[in-house]
Amino acid sequence: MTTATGARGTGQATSGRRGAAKVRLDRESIVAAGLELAAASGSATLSVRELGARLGADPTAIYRHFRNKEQLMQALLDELNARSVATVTAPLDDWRARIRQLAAATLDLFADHPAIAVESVVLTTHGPGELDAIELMLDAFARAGLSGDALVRHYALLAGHVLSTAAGIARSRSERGANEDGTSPWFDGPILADPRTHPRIAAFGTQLTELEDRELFMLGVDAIIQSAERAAEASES
Amino acid sequence: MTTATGARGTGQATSGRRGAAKVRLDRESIVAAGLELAAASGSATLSVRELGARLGADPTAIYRHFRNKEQLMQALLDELNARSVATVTAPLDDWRARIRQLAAATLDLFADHPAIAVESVVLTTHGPGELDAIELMLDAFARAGLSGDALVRHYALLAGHVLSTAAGIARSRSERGANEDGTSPWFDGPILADPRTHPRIAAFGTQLTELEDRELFMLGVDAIIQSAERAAEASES
DNA sequence: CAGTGGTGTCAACAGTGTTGACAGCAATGT
DNA sequence: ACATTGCTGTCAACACTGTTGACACCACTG
Repeated sequence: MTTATGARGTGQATSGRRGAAKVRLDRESIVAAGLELAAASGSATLSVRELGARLGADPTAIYRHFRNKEQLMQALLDELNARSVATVTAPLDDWRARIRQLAAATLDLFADHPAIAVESVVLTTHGPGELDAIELMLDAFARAGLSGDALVRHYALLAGHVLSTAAGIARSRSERGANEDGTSPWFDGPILADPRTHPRIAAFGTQLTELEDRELFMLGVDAIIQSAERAAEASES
Repeated sequence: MTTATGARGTGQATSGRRGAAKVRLDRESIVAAGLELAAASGSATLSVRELGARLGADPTAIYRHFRNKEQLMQALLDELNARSVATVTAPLDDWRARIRQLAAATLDLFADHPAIAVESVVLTTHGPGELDAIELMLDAFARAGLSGDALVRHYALLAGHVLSTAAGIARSRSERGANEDGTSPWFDGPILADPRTHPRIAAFGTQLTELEDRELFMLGVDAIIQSAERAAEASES
């Protein structure tokens, strides 16, 4: 196993004069490497040592640029948020399309970077990417005709659903793997239950296993959009 | 630190003849101890060594009764599901109340056992508790007048929301702590943004910080209930 | 040219889940 | 009643995790 030493005798790229060739790091390059690593190895966890090896530097050097692993994960997650916002192309007026685009992009990016997505359940990044995402959603619901409590509540509902559901899908796909066509089931195994005690499960069991996670995810988004529409109608009158 | 040794010289309860006093374990007692431990120390993680110490036995003895830690967590989570279902008292006809009771009980139990709740995002327990919970939800939506695809989809939406949102609340409360009255904010800090670039955040920032997690959780449940009502009306005509 | 702050390296610590060898107890078969 | 078999707790150890403190080097400042 040549696991940890790795960088030692390489002299890799940066003109190693007498063997060591210390690579120079900064937050940007670390974040970039973290995103690549999370995308490359579909693992649901990302270790500091792995990241150090990919950077060609000692793992602990990362702690010169991030206080914690948690802060590092925040930066990675915020970059994912920023990229999600960047994919939204629909005009400001079409608030429904903007919300759907943002949600879909978040799911795709999370599914491609499961190790980062997992952190999103609890983490608030406090970075610029998150701010842009919040602004986008608030603006969308404002253009939908909402205001005050109804607006912030619909935003919170949407944000919660998108982040936690996308994170869950990313995690379960990285452990169970997805189908070759990119789809993946929402339930993992067949559900076996005695029809005497669980008649409903017996009746609907097969339909449950046919549910597809992405479809269900977007269905939830649409449900929130429809709720916003109704709230807007109610406040208009 | 008398951390790991612990059980060594105790002679604790079971009439330790000459010092060792091997405690006899089974799945039931391990699950019971796991639930107590998760409730006692509000930590978001539960280690095998901690659990072994609480049982007064060697940590690795647990592996005689559960193949993995994952299987152990499944059993713990399934017990939580069973207890949630057991708290539902509303009559079968009042499907709305039954759904709300189940959701509220799940949130409370998850918040009290954060180390177990965290696992629920991905885990499907395949235990009797989970089956009962699924049966309850399917039955509720059937009595709401739904059938076929609409029924299973509303079930999936509800289950996803309840599990992932309750898990997220449990985790964030265990890290940031809740208020003394049991409530806790949905957003953690104040949101600072430049009004030029993020006008909506500047306008609604304070309202966002006033959102309460439990209220928002139940609001999501109600949104799904309302969606079910509308779907039922549409299919009736 | 001296000095100072920042940065990478290395060894080490305290944890984590998990496994294999060993020992003892309980129930089995005859 | 005895021998055997299998289950179960114990112990040491492995591979892995995040993180810290001492050290050395390098680039910049005065």
